[in-house]
Amino acid sequence: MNQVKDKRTAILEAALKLISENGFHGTAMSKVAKEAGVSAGIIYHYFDSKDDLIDDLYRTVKRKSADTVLESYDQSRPLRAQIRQIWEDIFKYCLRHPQEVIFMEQYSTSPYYRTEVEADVSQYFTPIIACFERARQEMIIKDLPQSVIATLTLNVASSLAQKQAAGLINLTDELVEQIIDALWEAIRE
Amino acid sequence: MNQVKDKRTAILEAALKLISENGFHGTAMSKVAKEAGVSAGIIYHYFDSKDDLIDDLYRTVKRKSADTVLESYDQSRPLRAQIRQIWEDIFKYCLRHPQEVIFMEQYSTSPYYRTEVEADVSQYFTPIIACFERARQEMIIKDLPQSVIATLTLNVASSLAQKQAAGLINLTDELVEQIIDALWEAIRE
DNA sequence: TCATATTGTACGAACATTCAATCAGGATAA
DNA sequence: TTATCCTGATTGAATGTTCGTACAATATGA
Repeated sequence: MNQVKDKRTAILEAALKLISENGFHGTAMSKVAKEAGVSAGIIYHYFDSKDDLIDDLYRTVKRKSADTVLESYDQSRPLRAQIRQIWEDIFKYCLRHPQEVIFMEQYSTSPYYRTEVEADVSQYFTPIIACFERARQEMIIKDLPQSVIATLTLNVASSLAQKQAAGLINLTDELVEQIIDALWEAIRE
Repeated sequence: MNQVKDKRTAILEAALKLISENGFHGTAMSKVAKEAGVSAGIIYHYFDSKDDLIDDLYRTVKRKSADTVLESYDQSRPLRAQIRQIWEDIFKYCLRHPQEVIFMEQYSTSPYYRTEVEADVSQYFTPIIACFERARQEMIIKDLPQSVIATLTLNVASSLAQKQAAGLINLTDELVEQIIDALWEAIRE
């Protein structure tokens, strides 16, 4: 029960750490087991295969990130404020969770990526998408495809977070504000 | 002489194709050899190791992309026009070279990535960086760090190109124009 | 006592790399 | 021209290692 959940979680956390540091190729199942403090065989009790583990990890990370970002989402505020809040939360999340960001980026540019899985996880972000859709209909923002808007939010944030993690940039709160201002200028009607 | 260059090039091209399709992990040296129409051993005549081959490929791809983008770069035009031209060329390059884009993205989010290599290849883009720097000094664009500007150009373009390659979006010339307009609004002072 | 959790070893496949052997073709000498 | 030699190019099989996964054996706890 609890131990079960804990061991499974430990495996996922170990995989996240190692993959974000060493990539898929550099992360052997035996190393995941060692990092998680379990035996090699037990992983196959909880997951069908390495692929299955990685898929599960992707779904888990995506869900958690969506939950975190949606935590402070308040639909009653003006749309412009909602959008800025979402961006702020996404930036904050990405900067605080470099491992997750690096892993998601690796996953989505790797052959593990399957549109089927992506279709599932993108549902976690439905409220966010709906928010931008409303803004679009009310002509507060430009009439651009959803995926372009998404690129200007998720991809920009995660790219910058990666650069931050690599020490190529110092993203202060003030700079993040400036970037959000700039992005807003990009999409406002 | 020519045959040497050709075989080396064939190996690099085969590696690019296979890695962009199957990732680093899914690309065995023997498969690269087969795809290139050479024997397995010969790769080690031209490259020290798989890592060396991949590093070389990254440098080569980056250089070619920089050359292509800089081809139509005209320093005599107004800065605003220069920037828009650069963006247009980057988008055009990314859309026409999905394999290269996918590979570069994979590389820079993988453990192969080394700041040392990146420092080298970023020099290919010196004229572009200088252009944005001039625009910044003349207060035509906002006073944002170079890496933020770069994210809004290179990363946005390559993210969108990847989505296009995955069939998640249809980037028409018109839409690209709209996106460039939006990006300009983001960075203009 | 039974089902589930867990271990650690073992197997077979895949892989990067090595290397002895062969080849190609240009230079040299007769 | 022809024969010989030499050097770098090329081959493909062999090697040692790593890795994903399976499994028989054992522990746990209800």
